[in-house]
Formats: sequence, structure tokens, C-alpha cells
Amino acid sequence: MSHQEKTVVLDGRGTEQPREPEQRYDPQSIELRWHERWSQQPELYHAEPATSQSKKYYVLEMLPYPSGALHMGHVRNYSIGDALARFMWMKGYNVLHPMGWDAFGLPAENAALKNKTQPREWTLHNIANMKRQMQRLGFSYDWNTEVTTCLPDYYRWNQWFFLKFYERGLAYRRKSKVNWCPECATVLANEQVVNGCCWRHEETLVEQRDLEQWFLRITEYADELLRDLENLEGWPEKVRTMQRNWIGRSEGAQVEFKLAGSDEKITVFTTRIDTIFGATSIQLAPEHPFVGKLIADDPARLTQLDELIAEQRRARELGELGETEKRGFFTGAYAINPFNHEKIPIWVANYILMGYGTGAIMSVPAHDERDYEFANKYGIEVRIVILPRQTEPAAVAAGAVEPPTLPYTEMESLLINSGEFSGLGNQEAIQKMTRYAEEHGFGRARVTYRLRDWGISRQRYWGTPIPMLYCDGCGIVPVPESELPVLLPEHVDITQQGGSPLGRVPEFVNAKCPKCGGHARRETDTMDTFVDSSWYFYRYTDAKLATAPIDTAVAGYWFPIDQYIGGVEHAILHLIYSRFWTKIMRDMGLVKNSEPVERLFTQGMVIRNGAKMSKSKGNVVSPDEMVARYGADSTRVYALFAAPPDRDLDWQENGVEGVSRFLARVHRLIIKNGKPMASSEWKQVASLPWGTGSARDLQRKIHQTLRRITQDFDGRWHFNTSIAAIMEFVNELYLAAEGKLYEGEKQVGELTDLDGRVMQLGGEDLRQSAYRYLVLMLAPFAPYLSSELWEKLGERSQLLREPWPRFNPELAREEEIELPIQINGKNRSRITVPAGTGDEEVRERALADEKIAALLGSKVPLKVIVVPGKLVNLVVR
RNA sequence: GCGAAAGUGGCGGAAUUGGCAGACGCACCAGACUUAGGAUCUGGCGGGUAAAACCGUGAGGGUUCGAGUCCCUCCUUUCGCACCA
Repeated sequence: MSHQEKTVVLDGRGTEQPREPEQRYDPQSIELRWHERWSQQPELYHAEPATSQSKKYYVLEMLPYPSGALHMGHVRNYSIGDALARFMWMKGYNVLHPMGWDAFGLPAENAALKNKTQPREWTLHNIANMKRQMQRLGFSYDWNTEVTTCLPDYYRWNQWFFLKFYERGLAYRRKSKVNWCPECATVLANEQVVNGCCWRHEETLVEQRDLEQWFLRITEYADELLRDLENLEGWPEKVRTMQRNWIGRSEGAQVEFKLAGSDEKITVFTTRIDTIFGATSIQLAPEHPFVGKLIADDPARLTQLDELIAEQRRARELGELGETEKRGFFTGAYAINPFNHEKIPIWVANYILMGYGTGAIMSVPAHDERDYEFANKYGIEVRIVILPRQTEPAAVAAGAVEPPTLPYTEMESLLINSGEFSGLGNQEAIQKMTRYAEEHGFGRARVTYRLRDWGISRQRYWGTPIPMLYCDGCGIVPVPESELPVLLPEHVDITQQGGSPLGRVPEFVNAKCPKCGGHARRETDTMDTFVDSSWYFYRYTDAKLATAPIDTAVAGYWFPIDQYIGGVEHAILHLIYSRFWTKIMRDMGLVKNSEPVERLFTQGMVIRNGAKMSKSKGNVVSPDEMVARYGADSTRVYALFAAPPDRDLDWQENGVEGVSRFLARVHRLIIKNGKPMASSEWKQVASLPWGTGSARDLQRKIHQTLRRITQDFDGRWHFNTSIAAIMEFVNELYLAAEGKLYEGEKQVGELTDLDGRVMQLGGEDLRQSAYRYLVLMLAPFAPYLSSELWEKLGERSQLLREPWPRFNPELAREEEIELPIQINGKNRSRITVPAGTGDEEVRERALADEKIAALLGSKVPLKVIVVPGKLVNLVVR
């Protein structure tokens, strides 16, 4: 940085120009000065109260986990949100733009173990650091509404919600399978299971254990969660599809099959009851409770079962479930098909999932690829029961129809070999056969979901304590609302492994039963951190409210969130939980909206050298480093300029350098040429009738650039093209400033001032006006530099609230003139030509073109598009 | 396997409704000013040619006066789902 000491700078024409230190773009000094100033104006980004007459706009970025420092993905996320917030402010909206911390979670415990600190200290320290980074980056957050989920102020409302859910039967306790590491003697989250082993003990296989867990009944809302996806038109289709698949609704029927020679029944779920006459076996999942009973006295088969289960678990843990070869064995037992009373064998098969439907299916090899594969392998009968209507039944007999490739789902299909149902179409058959099953008491229509209830118990310390008590006499007793919050004790020993850390804190565990006054134990599990993030955005609307989680009127004003911005990795869990939570809040009467988020934007990842940034790859770029080297503005503008925000962004440092050069160019341009100008003037100058010369060109550029940015914000969010347009604009302003434009345009417009005097305005005035437009256009993207230059131009207003200028479509349009084309002496049509491109020549060429003349004979061209001096094409409508 | 998105210079990417392909930026080359340049300014920069012509948007077909854009058939990459009965 030795060049900083220079005070003399030479321009391209070799003339020496003394340069004041402030003439050089020094982002550090500019940004630190404004940072200081803004920190003394905490009200700067406050939203107006919910009683405001202004239209509201709630822009939200996903709150970060305070892991220690921001990464580039954060910077990109917040640069998008901040640009939008600033733009909406300038558009005159009442903007809510909050930020908070998703502060509970496992990493804090791990860090505490590693660094011998407390999770609380570690977390709060990280928050302080990341908040500093955000403020240095100049993001326009209203820190007055900051939410930190690990503080009692916040998590007490998690507990409050939990109690309400419990009252409503939406929270319940039951046994469930969990990942259990025998070495750690504790439960692991799915993410902590690596290749089927514990992440801490890489040799130790994780077991599935049954544990009492708290669940939230999200399945109760499965149907609505699915249905309302249709209305979320502001969401990416991709996310909606992912959620649809996650919920996984399927309509069908469940049918009971009697066990031959017994009164016991096996219930299967099928979406294709119409194929039931083609069922040639029953298949059970290996974990199906029935299996044990059927083969209890058969050691050989029990061994087979164990192998099957072990193999399946390995496959699941390796994520290769779909690739495993189908395998199974005959149990020796038979079931009776209630439709045709046929005796069919019961098998165990590894491709049947216990977690879906009933864990048992009727196998119809003729009409299901999986069943077909299995049946082929084990020699089970394949019986065709549905055909396309056109097919001759004789073709079946002749073996000309190959299962299971039949188009049997078509309405056109026809049942055969199906008793009284033969001859029906497939849809009709489903209805009639379901009704038949219901009437005969062995089945009914049923909807099944893939979605499971949400298990929220975590055997962890750093989370919200679940506000429940276990009384020796009364059983499960909720903590009374008046006793909230159940405080998370501090200085808990988390170094010891095994079970919930809170269980080792007697002062916490031992409590009085609020019902009988007797001894009770507290629940020692804490809540999943996804609980925290399921409703935090409501809390922002009144973050300090002490009497309730939210103020219904205030939340009613702000919700739904107009724009939510974050990574696609939260497409399922966080966003489904949030939608679920909102629906409960609505049912509780807390909010009116059924969906929390109107529009969702998922930004692309930040990568470097083609790979996701990670410490192990050594390709991490730290925001602090970027800010120190190039400043916040350059870092932010680059994050928006390098790629459209929905695509992955390859971080290239010399790209940042280029942006920095660009900002320096802007700075130099205005510092050198900008002069004070009355705001009543400059706002009108750009709209004056400038004729057709170079002033008109600059005027057009102003409006075109404005149009580009305005439309990018309103529509497709391609801020890279917005910024490119600003760069073009700056390039043109440089030409203008160097006197290459405006010859002979000294006085081309008139303006009447407040006293009625007529002012003559020239190219210089237009340039001064253009500088101000430039600063306005830059304001959403580079807050520091734009504020600095705004002031340097003598403007006193708060840039954040300066109205976003409207572009004039007329002035933005490329100028065109129309020329008539004569064909056979008659005016047949017109051609449109950009102004000033040799009109006569163009017309002659147009007339000389045989092709056009021929076409005009039969069709009428409405528009001919002309390149200067050269006819290219003809548009015929 | 199923579903979705995307393939354009050395690179990131423009081209919003079919109408001058490669805006803007990076990298690179040349020049100017310089004791100096990793500053600044000017010019160049898809292939091809002395200059044109001509050829160029993953491949091959098609529609159209005209296709990166629309249609068909492939190929590749990325993401999501992956035995959901």
C-alpha cells in the first residue's frame, strides 16, 4: 500500500494533477466514518409502528447459527436481503428488516468440550463477533428487534407453545427408535451417524434403541401442509416439489388378510386394490411384529431374518437402500385373500419398509416392477388381472403380454380374472372394490403419508428444557404456565458421556408436583433446535414483549413475510416446521395468516475453484479478510455481480478487485466533477426534452439504467445485470465528463424555478443530475460509498429514504423513426429505423430487396428491423 | 431408475416477448503517462481472412424471412427423490 503516500497523480494525457487525499477511493476511511455515524443513529433502520399508514414490507433472511464467524454464504444471503430492504425503503415502504441468532445447538457443546468453556459463553462470544461483522458490512438490520434463541426471553415461549400444544393434544410422548451409540451411551442425531458408525467412535456401530420421546403431531396437518403448497406461488417450484415428496401423500385402501388356520389378521396398504385378484403372495417387512410370531419355532428362518435385518440396516446407513438386491424368504404360513378366498404364501422381503403404510403388502407381480423382480427370483406366480382395453384376452393366454409393463393405470384399462369385478375399468374398480371391502368389514379407504410426527426430544444440554414433570403419583404433569420459564441451569458438567446432561443436576431434576405437591422429576431432555427457528420471525415483530410470544395485532400487520431469503438446504425441515407452527398459531387465534412466507427465494451456494468452501479443502475466503482488503461495498457488490443470485457463485478474488476498481471509478468521477445542485432542479433535468443529440443519449441511458434496476428488483432479481447496467452508465458518464459528448449542447432545456424565473439548462446540468441518479442507483448495493457521495454532492437528505426515481418508459426507449415502404406505387407498410442511421439509404435497400418485395405481394409486413446501413430482417404478422 | 434445472469465448456471465450473439466484468495483448506500476488512461480481444467472405451458443434433425431462444431425438453436468406398495 505504498502508493497511499502519493499526493500527485497523473492522468492519461500526461498532465499532473494534485490530488487531495480524499480524492482517492479509500474504502476503509469512508466506511469506518459512516459506520461510526450510523452506530450513533440506532433508529436509522427502525420500522414504523404497526399503526403506520405506509405499506409494509417484511424482508427476512434466514438467521444464522452463531458458529464463530460469518462465511461467504452468509454475506451473499444478506447482501441480497439488504439490497432489497434498502430498495423497498426507497420505494417508500415501511420495512421490517430484522436479524437474530439460532443460538441453541450441538456445536456449542462440542466447542465447550474442546475449549473448556461453557456453551453459553462460547455462543454469546460468537454472536458478538458475528454482529460486529454484520455491522461492519453495513447491513440495515434493526438491532432493536434482535432475537437470540438461547436466552430465556425467547425460549420461555418455546416452552409456552409446548404447553399449549400439549393441551391441544399436539404434543405427546411415546416410545420411538433412536440412534444410540453404546460407546457414548447417548442418542445421536442422524447427522452424527457416519457410515453407520458413531462420529466419535468410528469403529462402533450405531444401534437402534427404543426410547420415550416427545413428539409434535405434524401429521395432523399433513393434508393442509400439502394442499396449501398449491397457493405458494411465490415459492420456487423445486421447494414445493421437495415438500410434496416429503409429505408423500398416497390414497389407497387397507385390506385385512386372515392368517390361514387362525383368527389373526395381517393388514396391508395398497393404492391399487383393483389388482388384488393378482395378489399371489403377502410380503412383510423384516421388522414386522408378525414375522417373529410366524417363525418363532424355526431357528433356521430366525437366522435368515437376522441376516436380512442386519443387511438392511447396513444398506440404510450407507444410503444404498435402493440398490440392495431384493431378498426374502417364505415364512411357511399362508394368508387368505378376502376377495377370492385364495390361500397365498406369506413371505418376508427386504424391500418392504416398516415405516410406510402398514409394513405389509399384497404382492402383485404382474403389475408392479418390484414385486415382479421378487417373484421372478423366487418363482412366485405372476397373474395378469388388468389389460389395456384394446388387448385381446387371448393374447394373454398366448403369453404375448409381458408383465409388468402394461399401461394398467390408464382409465382405458380393463379388469380380467377378477371375479365379479372383471370387465370394469381400473378407476371404477378401485371404488367398487374399496366399497366391497368396507361392506364386508375387512378393509377401508385410507390415506397414508410419508411424513412422520416430529420427534423433538434431544438428550442434550444446550437447548430449551421441555417443561414437563413426572410425578410419582400423578404421572406426566405439565409445568404451570406461571412457572415459566424453566431455566436452563448454567455450569452444567457436559464432559461426562451418557444420557441427558440435565439429568445429572439434582437441583434441576428434583421438583414439586404442581398437582399433588409430592416429589416429581423434571424432564431432562431438551428441544430440537428446529423448534427455535419455527417461529422466530414472529418474535421480531415485538421482540421485547414480556406477556406473550407475540402481539397479535402487530404480527397481523407484518405477516405474512413478504420475502424470505436463504439457502435451499432448508427447503424441507425448517420450512415445513415453520409452516406447521404457523397453522397451529392460527388455530390458537394468535395469527390470521395460514402461511408464514409469501415469497421465498433460495440463493445458490458460494463455491471456490469449483468446490464448496470448506476448511478441509482449504478454499475458504473470510469476509473479514475481504472487508479489510477491499471494503464492505466491494465485497457486497461482488457477491451480487458475479452471478445471478439463484445460481452458484464461484468466488474469484480478482473479480472483487474489478468491482473495487469500478467503485473507485465512481468515486473519482463524482469527487472530481460533482457540484452542488438544487434538488428541485436535478430531479427534473433528466426528464427535459433534450432533442436527439448526445444529451438525449445520456438522458436515455439514465432511464434505461433505472429501468433495468427497477425491473430486476421487481421481477427476476438478476442483480448482476443491474450492476452491469450501472457500470455501463458510469462508462458513458466518463465519456461525457471528458468532453466527448455535448458539443454544441450548451443550452437545450428550460426549467421554471420556484420564483417563476426561467432557467436555461445545458449539458453540464444534465451531467450533474446524472451523478445524483448514479448515486441513487448504487444506494441499495453499496451503502457506504453512496452515502459518502450523496453528501459530497451537497445532498442533505437521508439517502435511505430518498425516493427511488421512477423511470420514464418513453425516455428509456431507443429512438426509432418510421419510413413508409412503397410497393407498386402504393404505401403498403412502414419500416422502423433507429434515428440517425442514413434513412434514405435504408429505404433504398429495403425496396431493392427482392425477397421482401416478393413477400409483400402476399403478406403484409408490419415492421422491418434495420441495422445501421444494413437490412436484416422482416417481421410478418 | 424417476423428477427438475442447466450446457454460450480462456473464465464469471449478458442477450426479459424468436430479431445486430458474446453486454458488463475478470484474465490476456498493445500503447500512453511514468524512476517505477499490482495505479490510471486509450485501444484490442469467439474462430477465420491481408481485408472481406464465411463459420460459430453440447450433438443431430425440424419449424420460420430469421432460432442461443420454439418443436423432436440424443449426449453431458448439477441438484432433488430414490424400493413409499
